Amino acid sequence: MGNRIIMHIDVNSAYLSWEAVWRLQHGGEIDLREIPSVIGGHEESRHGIVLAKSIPAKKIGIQTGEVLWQARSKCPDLTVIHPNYELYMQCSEALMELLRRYSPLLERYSVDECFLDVTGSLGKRPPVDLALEISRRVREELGFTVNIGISYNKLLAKMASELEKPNKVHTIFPREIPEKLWPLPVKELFMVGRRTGPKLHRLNIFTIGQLAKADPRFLTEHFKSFGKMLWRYANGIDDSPVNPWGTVPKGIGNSLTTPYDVDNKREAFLFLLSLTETAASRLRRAGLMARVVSVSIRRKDLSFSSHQRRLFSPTNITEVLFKNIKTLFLEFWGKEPLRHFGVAFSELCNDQFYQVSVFDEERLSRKKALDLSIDGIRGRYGNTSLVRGSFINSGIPPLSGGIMEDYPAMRSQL
DNA sequence: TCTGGGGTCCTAGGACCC
DNA sequence: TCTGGGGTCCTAGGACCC
Repeated sequence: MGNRIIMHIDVNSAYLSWEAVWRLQHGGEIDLREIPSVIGGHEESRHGIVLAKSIPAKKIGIQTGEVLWQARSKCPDLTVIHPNYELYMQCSEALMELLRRYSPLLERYSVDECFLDVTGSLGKRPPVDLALEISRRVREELGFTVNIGISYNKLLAKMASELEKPNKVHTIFPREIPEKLWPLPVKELFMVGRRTGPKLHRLNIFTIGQLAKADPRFLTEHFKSFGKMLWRYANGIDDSPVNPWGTVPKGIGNSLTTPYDVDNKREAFLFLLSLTETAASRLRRAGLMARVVSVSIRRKDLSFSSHQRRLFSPTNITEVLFKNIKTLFLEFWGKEPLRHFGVAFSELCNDQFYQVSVFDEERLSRKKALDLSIDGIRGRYGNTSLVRGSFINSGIPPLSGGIMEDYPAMRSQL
């Protein structure tokens, strides 16, 4: 029995690098990576946040998730590029394809991150050697740089890939934990986010090392099972395997920030319908049905609420799902202005094995057939080829959300 | 004039049953 | 004719990830 060798590969400033490479390849003179620049959404439709930033922009203090006008106030001549998700999907695909040549044990963690178990493909080569070769090939063949972290498990590999950016290869093997992992601020640890960091500080825990040496019972008292997990991560303990097969999604949803505040039922229903249409067709494409339907809203004041219900029987029929969405929405909306809508379907089950009750089988099968042919027409002739009458002249898109296409589920746990 | 959009997992508290 | 108690199911909310 030996240790496995796991790599975590992470594209540096992914959206921004991909955009930079594309522009250089299409006759652009400027490398976005070398100037203060960001990828940011459209401000006129209230999508104006920083999605990715160049290193010069980072040095000025611009942060991912920040609103664009704030970013501009830090840097008046900031270059802002709108996202091109189709391009990013293609770049991501190309990267994964290249990496799979080194090992079939590749787990896609997000659009720009993956884990690679190279235990079987290493031979006598030192892992760092192989990582440097992978890194060089990505740079030469695809034009962007990656960070690679190496260790015996996913958690340490991921922590190693964050040590120094960009275009670096680092290891955190168990013997290196005290030297490389423990001095880091505790907020750098995977799963320590903006709420947990300050909570740990109040308990006098400021570094990952202090967390590692804390009494796990003390952490359990304060954080329940989450505390135990934090303690394990701080000690570099993680035995989750690299999973190349992907997982069945637990829920499918779409959400949207509206270009303007919505305060009437008619428009609210149209936005909810357009979200339901996309989410429901993703459900059907995945061969799934949902037993739980949920609606969420964000108000003008940014407060957030959600409302959900278990259905009598699972379904993926747009009409049935939407009827429930409407009911749920009216049950908890108090007519206040809204800036964001979400629909989500969960407790999914396979549609092959589910038999509807004899009672409404015929009525439902007609609706099912209708959905199927609508999906077919939209698939062949484009999403705009078939539009519900209620959307015409409404100014509201008949389908919304699902911009990144269906994607292997991203998990917070490794 | 505020902060996108896609997920996962955990927990508290109420309803309900025995 | 009252306030015991355990288990399960359900929902809302909150934490985290990218």
